[in-house]
Amino acid sequence: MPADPISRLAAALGSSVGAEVTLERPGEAEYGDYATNVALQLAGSRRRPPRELAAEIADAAAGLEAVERAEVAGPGFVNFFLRDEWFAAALGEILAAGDGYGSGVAEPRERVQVEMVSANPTGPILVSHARNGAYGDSVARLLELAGHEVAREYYYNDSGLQMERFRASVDAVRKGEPVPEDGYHGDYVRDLAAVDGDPVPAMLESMERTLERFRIHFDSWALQSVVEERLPELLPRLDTYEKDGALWARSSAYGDEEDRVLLRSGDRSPTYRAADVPYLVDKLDRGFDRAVYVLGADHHGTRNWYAAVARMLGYDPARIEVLLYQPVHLTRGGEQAKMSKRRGDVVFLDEFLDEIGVDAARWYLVNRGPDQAIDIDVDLAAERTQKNPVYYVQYAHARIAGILRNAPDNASDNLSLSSPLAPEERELVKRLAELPSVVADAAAKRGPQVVPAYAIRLADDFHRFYHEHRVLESEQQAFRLGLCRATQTVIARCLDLVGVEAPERM
RNA sequence: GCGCCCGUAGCUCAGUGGACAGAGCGGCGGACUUCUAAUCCGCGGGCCGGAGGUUCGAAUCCUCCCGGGCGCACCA
Repeated sequence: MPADPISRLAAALGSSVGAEVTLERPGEAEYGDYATNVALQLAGSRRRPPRELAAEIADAAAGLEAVERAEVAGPGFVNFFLRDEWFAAALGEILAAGDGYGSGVAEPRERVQVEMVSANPTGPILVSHARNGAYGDSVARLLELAGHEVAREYYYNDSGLQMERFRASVDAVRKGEPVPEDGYHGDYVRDLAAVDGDPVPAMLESMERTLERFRIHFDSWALQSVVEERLPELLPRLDTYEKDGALWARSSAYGDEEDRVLLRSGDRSPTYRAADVPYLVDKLDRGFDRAVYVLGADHHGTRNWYAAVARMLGYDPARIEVLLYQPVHLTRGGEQAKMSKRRGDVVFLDEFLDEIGVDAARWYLVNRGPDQAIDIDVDLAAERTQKNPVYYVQYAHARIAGILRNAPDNASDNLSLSSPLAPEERELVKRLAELPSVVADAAAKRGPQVVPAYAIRLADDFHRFYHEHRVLESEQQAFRLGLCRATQTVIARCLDLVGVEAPERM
């Protein structure tokens, strides 16, 4: 038996029709509470006029307890009008589920590793890294809600050329020498130079602080130097060849666009790509069913490399998943933003957070689908006003908290109705009932952007309800209090999925 | 040249096979003695980049073209 009221209604209709019925919410009130186009879709294969099929579905639906009436409309839609009792029962179920409402029981339940951000410790976390983290972390939260076990990992290069340059830059400052042209410049290098010891751990600590501030917590940190230790033992298991003095992986034969160099000509040192091999093996050997890589779209050229490595080593490539996202551009009143005086056009996440706040930052960075480039007007995003959807949603939560604070302790929780439901109440219940399908869809398509979009619609429905109806000391106080509690829970859930706080007061 | 992403209202974007294409911002006008007015209500704006095709039906699927972004390292 499906867990939520809508899919149960759909299932009941489906069994009476002998086909899967999908319900949608029509845009117009005259088309009922829910509608289905199943008659149109079935008309072809069953060689029947769509309206005739629709009439049969409508007849069958009329026999269901929840359905007040069903109408055939247009070319063959069936519109369902539901009884108030269905709304009360649906709300009751949502309240009974409590904080667990929307959570799933994944089949099969997977152990998933989400590797994200993974910026090398040569400088502070940037806004571009923040999109990686905001997106990856929201996907991780969605997978957890769907019932999977998720671990977040940060991978970084602690050896190699870039790190040498970084250390050399800090050393140069300490000796009072000029920083090499190909080194790292900026105030943070001076700050690191002021303290003795290896600057890399200090840099990492600072980066972790920024990420924690951004509400991203990593379960583990993987070092390339450690990972690389297993490279010699794995190289013989790969499909490789020698060319121009270098060792190449024959990855093009395994679904990659091209072959990749593993050991450089000359000193035969491993490339960054080479370290991917032991790292991938490490991930899968640690018992993860699925390894998710979150990468900027500028890395899409290596998208198929990881799966190719898996194939080469005999692992199921379906266990490897690469998620790509488009870049972030900051503007200030339409102008290309140059927020950081220290490093030209790159923007430090900490400065960005100082300016617009963590809530707005997380919201804006997951508000768009990963395939969409993001333009953020920093001045606009910094405004704590109605222009900013994140506060609109938070305000709905805080408003509810206010009502619940004022509610009597002995308020009844009996949802039975004493008078017909108002349109705003019905709309709100239907919106709440959408949550399970919204989060399931978001998790399945790795598209957390549908969550804030849904949260806005929910806040919209709530604000309208609030404006039209009094909750406390109203004729239907119990039902309306229930509606408030359920709405608050669902808003809090949505905000949590995005990494935004749900305030009790604003 | 090849590959990936994008092109929808003045701006930022939803909508990826169905009923007249939606929202926010910006503009104008209304609503607080009442649980938070960071709210609500009303008024505009679009040959869905272009051309073909598939379908009963296309913003949505296919092909080509145009425009923008990003890749095509023994850098990460």
